[in-house]
Amino acid sequence: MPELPEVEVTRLGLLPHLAGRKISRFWWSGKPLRLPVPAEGMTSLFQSMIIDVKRRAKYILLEFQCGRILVFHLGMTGNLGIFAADTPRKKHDHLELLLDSGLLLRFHDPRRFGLISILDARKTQEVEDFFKTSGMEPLSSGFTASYLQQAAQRRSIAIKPFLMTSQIVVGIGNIYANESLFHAGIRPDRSVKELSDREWLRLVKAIQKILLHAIDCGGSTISDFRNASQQSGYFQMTFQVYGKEGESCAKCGTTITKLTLGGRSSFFCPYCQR
DNA sequence: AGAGATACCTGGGAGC
DNA sequence: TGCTCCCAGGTATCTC
Repeated sequence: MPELPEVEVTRLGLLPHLAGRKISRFWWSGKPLRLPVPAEGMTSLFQSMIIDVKRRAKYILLEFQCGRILVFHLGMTGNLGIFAADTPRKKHDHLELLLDSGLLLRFHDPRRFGLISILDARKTQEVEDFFKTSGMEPLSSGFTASYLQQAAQRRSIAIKPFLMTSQIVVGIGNIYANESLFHAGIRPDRSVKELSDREWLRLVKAIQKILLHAIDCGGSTISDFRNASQQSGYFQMTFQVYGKEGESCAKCGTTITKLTLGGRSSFFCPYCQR
């Protein structure tokens, strides 16, 4: 389930294989993803060099010298990986790009919640529109307690679905929202109205610490996440609450409780989180 | 305008 | 064994 750390781990794995490369051929499964796959636009990328691989929110951006940007979103089950040219295709492979290094970049996504799009950096409005619903990067300097407090003004939403609102802050999905709230000692169902200055500060620090640690761990592999080299992450070994309903809290021994917020499973320790 | 529900999609596990 | 049901969740879009 790729959240910011998994997307960043994928980006870091792709960068050395893609920077300076060109695409010479592509293949598409013919199946639509969340948006139509721009199959015709793909040939327009041939002959242009990939100059950088960036990330914005949970999107991976392949920037080409010609100004075009090939955008990938992994959805829930998406994977972008580098493979030898003779690696057989698997079920649910949807896009394959042959690089001039002889390697393949493959997009694999069983649930097809992912997205592939082509933007043109020279059309700034187009790029702006694409990201207009993407809020603050949680690892940027603008992500502060006061930013969150400002965004929470006149809202009555619970803190956990608030953290998962991508117009406010990007990259935090269900796993990292649960884990961050545990580390900050805040119950997921607390209203944003009641959080103190100190709690907002703790939360920002917890989110940043957890995201960075998860990137160091190569992300979390719950069922299917693999990095660009198809290796699992291991941050899931350090989960304190996510998926641990009925188990004892590692800190205090209290039974971890589950409740549903905004239609999503939420896990917390009733003693450590107030 | 904010908040909650719904739709999209498939695989895996539970229950019968 | 094999069927049905439910759940997982990122994001856009809806309804209240």
